[in-house]
Parts: sequence; structure tokens; C-alpha cells
Amino acid sequence: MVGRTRILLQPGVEETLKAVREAVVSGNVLLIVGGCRVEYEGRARSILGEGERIVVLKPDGSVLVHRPTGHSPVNWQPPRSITESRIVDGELRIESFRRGVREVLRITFSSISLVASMPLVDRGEFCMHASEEEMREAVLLEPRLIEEGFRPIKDEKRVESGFIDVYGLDSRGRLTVVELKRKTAGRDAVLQLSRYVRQLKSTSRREVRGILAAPSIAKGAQSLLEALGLEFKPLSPEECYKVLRERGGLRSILGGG
Amino acid sequence: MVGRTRILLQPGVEETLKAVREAVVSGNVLLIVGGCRVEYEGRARSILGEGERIVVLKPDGSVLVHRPTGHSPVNWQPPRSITESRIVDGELRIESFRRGVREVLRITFSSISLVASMPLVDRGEFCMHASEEEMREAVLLEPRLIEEGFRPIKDEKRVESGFIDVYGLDSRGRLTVVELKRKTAGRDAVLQLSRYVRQLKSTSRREVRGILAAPSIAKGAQSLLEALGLEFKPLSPEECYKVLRERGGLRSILGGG
DNA sequence: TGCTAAATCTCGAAC
DNA sequence: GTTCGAGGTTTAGCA
Repeated sequence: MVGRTRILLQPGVEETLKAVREAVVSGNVLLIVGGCRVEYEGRARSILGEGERIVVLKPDGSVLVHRPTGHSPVNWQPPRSITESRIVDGELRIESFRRGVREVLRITFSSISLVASMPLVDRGEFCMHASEEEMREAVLLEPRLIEEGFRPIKDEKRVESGFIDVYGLDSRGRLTVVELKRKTAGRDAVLQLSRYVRQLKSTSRREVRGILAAPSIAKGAQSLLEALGLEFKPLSPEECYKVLRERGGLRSILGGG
Repeated sequence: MVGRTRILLQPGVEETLKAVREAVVSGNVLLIVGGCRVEYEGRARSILGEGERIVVLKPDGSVLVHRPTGHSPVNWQPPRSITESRIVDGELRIESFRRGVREVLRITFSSISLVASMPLVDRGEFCMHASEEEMREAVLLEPRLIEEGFRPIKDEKRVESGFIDVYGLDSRGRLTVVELKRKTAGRDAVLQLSRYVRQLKSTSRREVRGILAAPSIAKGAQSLLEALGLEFKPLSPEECYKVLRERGGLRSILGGG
């Protein structure tokens, strides 16, 4: 269900209506720039007089109305809202209804200068604070993030099933494998750690510990972890970011001065 | 300092750079749709991988980066930020710096599918909750909003210098003039009320009270009000909206059901 | 300019 | 689904 790109300059009302409906059905992002009035009613109520704005309809149902100034949209509707469009008295009217709650946004266009309907693809990962690789750097820089007395070995450790995030020796000389996760760790993370521990055990007579370091652990994964004799250490990207910033371990984009 | 509308489809990097700079200088709103990576560093730090997004540069210095989903921008910069754009390794890079604080947003485009630079004019009034006319309706519906025992007269009252918002009799039978304002009332509002009171006094032997009803009153206007023997009553569009909603005095856009 | 309180806050996670 | 807490919260009103 991917739509095609359509750019319309100063389009007529009928033409725009068609583009709007096509965008909504096909999952395109739709931009409309033009003169409009906006009414909102729900948790509160507002009326916005005539003026030129940017309107964005996203394929997840969210709607944004942006004036030429200000960070925040003057009016909006959250994701999962339902869009209806029609022509009223020769003007294009777009209404967006929230699901479950009685809340309406109504945009009525008096003029339309630009319509752009585009099938945007965005699979980029968004990392706040620190990426998994940077969490690794933070742990190498400050091993106490895992536990007191932990001495990591800097080299990357390759085992059969992949690369171990961090490994080293604990305060009592036991081999220790650390699996890092940016988000709540699930069963898959526990099983992955378990594989690494098993493979290390098979190549060494030492005792081997497995530590799962993540912001939190899923409920089901907790019992699995315990059953496998592994451990959990709370560790968040925020903490790692602080360490990297304080210890200068970041590739900063902020200029000096 | 008004720019001209420019729409570019699949433009080259140099062409886009020129349009960006032109938009920033001329005060145009600029839309860029394309593939990009985004880095942010300041109060926190974030990295967003490659993907197609909508970027908005507003003439007040605010910057928005919107993914195809979600209400909120994935990255942004508030008004009064400063935009710099240049070409790095053949790619367009836009950086936005906050004033005063060390905070940077960096957008690097790998592809550009649409650029729109437009001088948007938006002088529309934004009324949250209730307009001045609706505040009037609320007071007529619920006179206690002004004071206990106030009995408004529904007819519009014309005097020399204009229309009185609300007038009527107080609990002791005194003629009472009410001047309504949606926002903090200034000297002009006090003087306007004063004129109405003076004109009513000149045509009647009754005592005449003047009440300025607004969310708040400016400091300078307060002393003027007292000097003229007028009164202030706190009254906000929010309160009026509640009354109108409870008493059914609204032209709702919410469908029944 | 700096602080405080409200917001159609949004958003994610836990219950 | 509902509630609760955090956020690069933002925003508006004042000192």
C-alpha cells in the first residue's frame, strides 16, 4: 500500500481533495500549504482565524497545523486519529477525529498554494543519550558501571554465535561476560547471554559469570535469567552518556568555546 | 523583507543550499523533504540514522524534523535559534544553534526530493476556550461571573463611543457597565470603560458603576482604574468556556452521539 | 532575564 | 485500557 509522489502547485479544490484522500488511503505523508481557518473542540476548544499555514497529515493519523512562527503546532491531532475530507461551500475541509475520545479538529482552506503527497520511508534508528556501542565504551572507561572490581579486557571477543559486548574478570578472578541492551531486555537477550556463557565454559575450566546490563528486564525474562544462573545489572544509556561526557569519551558536535 | 515563493523538485545540493540561505535571509518558511541523518547535542544528545523526513525552518529561527509517524518532532530547535547551512562532502548540512545555551542540531541530507520556500502571512487571531463575544454570552447566561446579584440587560447598549459589552443593574439597583477583555487589560481598556461610564452618567441621574472584567490587569492600568473610581473583576476565557459548555451556550463542532 | 505553574502537554512503561 | 512519571518537555504569566 505505497502511494506515489504528487506535487501540486496552486491546485484547485477538487484536485486537492482527490490528493488528500489518495494520501490517506495509500499511507503517504501529505503536506498542504495554504490559507485556512481552524477549529478545535475536545478537552478544550479553540478557534484560529484566517491565515497561511502548513498542514501535515501523517499516515499514522496524526495531524499538525503549523503557523509560520513557534516551535509547537497551533493545533494538532495525535496518532490513530481518523481523517475525513470534503468540500463545503467551495472550500476544502479536513476534519480529524480522535478514536475513543470526542475530540475534533477542523481545517477549512480558503486557498491552497502547495500540496505534496509523498510515501516517506524512515527506518532510521533513534538513539537518545548513548548507542549500544557507546554504552560499551562507557563500561570500558568506567567498569564500576557493571560492578566494583570488574576488570574488562579491551579486545573484542568473538565466539561462535557472535561478538560478546564486554568480557573480563571480576574481583575474584572469575571470567565475566556482559551483554548490553539500550532498552528493556527480553528473553532473546537472556538466551543470547546464555549462549555466550555456555560457549566460554566449553573452552575454559574457569568459572564463568553472565551479566545482563540493561535499563530494565522484562518480567518473563527475569525468571529465565535466574533459572539459567545469570545476573542482571541495571544500566541505562543515560548513565553511560554521563560517564562518556565527564570522561571525554564522546565524539561531540558541539564546538569548543 | 519578503521573499518569493520557490518550489524545487529533486533539486541539486547547490541549488538547495541557495534556497535555504535565501529563505533564512528573506524570512520565508522553508520546507525540505528528503533523506537525512540528524545529530543533536545540548541538554541531552541524540543520533538519528538515515531516513526520509520533513524538515521545517521557520523565520523565527525554530527548526522541526518530523518523521512520517508521531505527533512530536523527533528533533527540533526552539525559536530564536540561528541557522547555518553549507555543503560537506557533497551533502547539504544544516546546523541550528540555540542562542545563549550550547545546543546544536545538525541535519545532513543524503537526498532531497522537495524544497519549498514560501513567505507565509498569518495574522489570524487564536482564541482558546472562548472569544470575547462568547465571554459576553457566558456573562449573560451566568451573571454571577461578574458578581452576586448582578442582573444584566440583554439588549446591546449603544453609546456615543461604541457598543457596551454588558450592562445591567447590580444588587442595589445601580447601573453597572462591564467591559470584557480576553487578555490582560491595559490602560486603553480602562479608558474605554471610563468613557462608557461617563456617557451613561450624562444621560441618567442614577449612580453608575464600571467593571473591567479580564484575566488580569496591567500594573499601570490598575492605578488608573482606581483613580477613575472603576472596579476590576478577574474573569478568564476558561471560566466562560466552562459555563458555556455546562449551560449549552456553545456552537459546537462536535457531532452528537 | 529567570522562575513558576499549567498544558488539547506527549510518550513510554507498568499495572 | 488506565494510570503514572519523565521530558532536550513547551508555554505563558510575572517578579
